[in-house]
Amino acid sequence: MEEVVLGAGVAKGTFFAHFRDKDALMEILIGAELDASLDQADAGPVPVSIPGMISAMRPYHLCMMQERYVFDLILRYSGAAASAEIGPIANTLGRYVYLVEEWIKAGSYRTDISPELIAEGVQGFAIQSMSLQFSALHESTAFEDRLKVYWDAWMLPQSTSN
Amino acid sequence: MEEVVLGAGVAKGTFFAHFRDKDALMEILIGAELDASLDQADAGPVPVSIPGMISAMRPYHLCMMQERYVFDLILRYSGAAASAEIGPIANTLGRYVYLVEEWIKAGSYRTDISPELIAEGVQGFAIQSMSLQFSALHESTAFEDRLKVYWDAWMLPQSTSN
DNA sequence: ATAGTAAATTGACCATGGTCACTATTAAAT
DNA sequence: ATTTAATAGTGACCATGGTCAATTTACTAT
Repeated sequence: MEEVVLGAGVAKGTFFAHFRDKDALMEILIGAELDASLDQADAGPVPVSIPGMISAMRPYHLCMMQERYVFDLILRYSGAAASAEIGPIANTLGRYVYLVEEWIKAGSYRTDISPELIAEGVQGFAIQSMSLQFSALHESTAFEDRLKVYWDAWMLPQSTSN
Repeated sequence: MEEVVLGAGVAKGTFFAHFRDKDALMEILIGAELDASLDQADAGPVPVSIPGMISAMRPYHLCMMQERYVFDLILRYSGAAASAEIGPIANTLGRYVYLVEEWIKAGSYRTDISPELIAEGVQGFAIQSMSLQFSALHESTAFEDRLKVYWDAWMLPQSTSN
């Protein structure tokens, strides 16, 4: 904070008159980064497979995992603090679900549940995979490998062979 | 911390000689609470349905959701900090997965993926549902209702009717 | 018993996020 | 132009988690 305030050439109190706290600024900065990553994913062609989705979302996922602090902050701000106020991070996570939902609709995945529900689960598994990534216990399995296992099991029609 | 140290009748430095930081103590206390809830779930009969699982896990889930701080701390400590050191919270979450895995094996659920994978997803959806519970946006849907939707879609064989 | 060593304890001190009574600036009303 | 009101800015100060050199205590070997 001291560095920020010094760089801005204002007093500490001035900062806190503009932002509720340190994390409120971080939310804006990180939210902007995440949004840019989503723009990228949105600009490309609609992925037609699960590996395609994983690739398309790679920048977004990497952004979320860039640092433990970032990931924790995203989790903390994933829901809107107050009903009226949807912050940048809650917003970008909402966009994520919406984008995936569109991808689901465009492809052929399981049809017994709604694309929206699938999309919510997709995000849930992404976050779960990241969480395991940060755990020293599970570092043997790479993030995207784990993600594929989860997404396959969640999104595809169940193979009736076994 | 001041109150804790005062209550213990020791100096501040003594505390930090025994615990890495404030959260390290909280992890032990919360981990113990969670473990007790799991013992409860483990002691009862094996649930034979998804609503049964939800009931059996209710104390555990309520414990996790008792306070925002508790939930955040659990997420932060869900993975072991160091490879060698599995903390009480990482341990209890591991137990959760193992217990659910046993329940899965005892019941009739989807068979195309391993019970362990199912169990991991079950925990993931529980955490996702809690996360949404803390969000002001989604308070209309109750935690356990949402959990049932997720768990149904995740654990059951897909209905081929539609 | 005494010296020597390892372990435990202490509390003054530090780092840093956050507050608030006061001051300075700007805008509006007369 | 001058008073008044509202807005913005300031920095000394606070709260609290955490550190560490110095000290005390406990244990061991002689």
